[in-house]
Amino acid sequence: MNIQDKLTIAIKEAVRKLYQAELPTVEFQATRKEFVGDVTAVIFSMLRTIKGNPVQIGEAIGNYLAENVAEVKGFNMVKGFLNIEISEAYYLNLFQQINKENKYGFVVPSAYEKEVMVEYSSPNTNKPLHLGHVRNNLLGYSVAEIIKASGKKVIKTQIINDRGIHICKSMLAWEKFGNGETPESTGLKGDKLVGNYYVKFDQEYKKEIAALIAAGKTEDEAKQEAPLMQEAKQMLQKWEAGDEKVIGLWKTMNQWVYDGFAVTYKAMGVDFDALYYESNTYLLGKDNIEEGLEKGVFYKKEDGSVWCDLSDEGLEDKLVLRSDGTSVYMTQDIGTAIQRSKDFPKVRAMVYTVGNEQDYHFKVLFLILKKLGYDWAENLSHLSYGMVDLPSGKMKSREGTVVDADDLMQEMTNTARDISQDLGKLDGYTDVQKEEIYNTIGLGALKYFILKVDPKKRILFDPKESVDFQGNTGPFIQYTYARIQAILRRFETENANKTVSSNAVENLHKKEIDLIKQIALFPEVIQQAAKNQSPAVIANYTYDLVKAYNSFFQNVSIFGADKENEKIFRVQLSNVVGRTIKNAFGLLGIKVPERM
RNA sequence: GGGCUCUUAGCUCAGCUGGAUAGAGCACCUCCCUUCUAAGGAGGCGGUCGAAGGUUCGAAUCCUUCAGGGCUCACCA
Repeated sequence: MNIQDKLTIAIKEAVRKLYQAELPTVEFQATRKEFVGDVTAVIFSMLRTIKGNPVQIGEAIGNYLAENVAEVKGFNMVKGFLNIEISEAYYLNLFQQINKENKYGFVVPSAYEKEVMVEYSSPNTNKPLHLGHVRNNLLGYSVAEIIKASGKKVIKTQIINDRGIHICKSMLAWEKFGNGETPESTGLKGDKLVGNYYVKFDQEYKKEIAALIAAGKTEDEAKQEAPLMQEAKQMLQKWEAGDEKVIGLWKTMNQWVYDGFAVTYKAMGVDFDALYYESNTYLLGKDNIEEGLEKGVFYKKEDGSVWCDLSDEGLEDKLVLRSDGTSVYMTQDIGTAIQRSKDFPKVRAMVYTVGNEQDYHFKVLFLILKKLGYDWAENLSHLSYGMVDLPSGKMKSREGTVVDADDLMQEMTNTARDISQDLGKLDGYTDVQKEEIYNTIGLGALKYFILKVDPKKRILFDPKESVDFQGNTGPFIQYTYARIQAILRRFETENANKTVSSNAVENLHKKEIDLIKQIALFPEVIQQAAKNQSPAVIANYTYDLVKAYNSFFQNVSIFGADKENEKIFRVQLSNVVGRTIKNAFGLLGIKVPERM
């Protein structure tokens, strides 16, 4: 039991005995630096239950704690705040415990635990991944890892949008404007090659539109009637009819894209446990609509279209099936969610990592699934994130202002290399070792930069200046980790099994106790990050920890002349902090270097 | 127009279910490399928490209104 729970019980007990009242909860906070004490109980909040002078109440409770709780060394009252001092021995014990645990704070999922499905990435297969996908992937992967660490089994998934008019555009352009290029013949990554033809389609399409407008058509007419668009639509129909030639080309080009994506995912360090393809799921959902009609969740209009009545929720009714009987986006999503719950019967919660432009869509989707009566529908959540803006404005693939994911990662590695070489670090390592470290640093900078920000806020990403290696950045934390490893290489073997002698305990002072408290907080931080579905919680915690560690290490001498105990304590502290950094960064998908 | 969301230091961001004098980094100014690696540490400067009301012992945090930015309200995906 942690000290806070213990104090809660004791305080409730005290109030029962002293005031014959039952406190619902006790509020705690860390004691401010300028006061003596470790944890502070807020007496103000008890005044709703107990009437009286807060200072007198606090004194009475404080006395009770000092007499009845072994860990309580003393207390003081300031206004309505009861500052409680905890004994040094308690913290040293706690520290020794943490020191023994390799994955302190990680909860191992039990066999009975419900599983969580986390969906992220879900790209279209007609163009390469860009900066927006990077944020999606990093967030999704990290949240999946955090939920896993919080004690639930997680299945990472994505739905690959491998069919539709956009794919046909790339295919058509490849046929009409290409010369049978392949990734092998051009040396291009498959997704890049296919993406180039998507751009090519758009260019030619625009020319046709311009010509039609010049010939007197309106813009809407021109867009509809352009021969290329007509052809693309025909191609889509052939695809749906199972035309062998079209399907053959589709398979070939999609495979090129998958090969390209695999490279990008590997570089990003993300992975998946289960894949869904839209080409297999786009017809799902119709049966569920039928079911919903029977249950009275949906209703049919005269023209045959099917709708969901959401007026109870104050929303507009939502179309779930067109009058011609074909499905819409919503239909597919309903069907896919239900299919997943059947494929993975233990899954009782799903997280969808999708940009905030789809907030409304998911709100409605979740409502509909609840109305259909699925018990797991209560546990669906939309991990919604803001856009990534560039200084030049929005990213537009057609205007060539997108930041390509592969290029970006390469650029980050290059920057890391330049800075490292300027600083003259890493002399004496092989080129292969160096490149690996540059990659670790560059990617660490990128990932941390994106993940430290609250997901729902939009990010302004400046490719030139975003890579800071100082302050609240990935490399700064990595650097501290690398330094810790140097300490451990040098001192660990001789000190690993020693313990700080008990008479040194009373030398522990506020600063090192603060640091121990900070480390001890990690389990709570994981739980909170899982609850908020926000890697930013982990990132900012890690930064605070590193700052506290650095400050402590450079400025504090705990044991004075007692060099032996000093060394043991420092080595063990380094060990614990290093492990915490590594574990925390693991949750963010960031690698940590042994040296840099 | 309706709904959702964001606005905290010159810039980029923290700030947990309301708590004590609102915190970091960058930038600018001082100091500190014989202990692990200066990609570091110590300190200074910098704020009417978008505005105005309200709720209460107490508000950056909750409620209302307003201003500004973003997203969204398709028989598109």
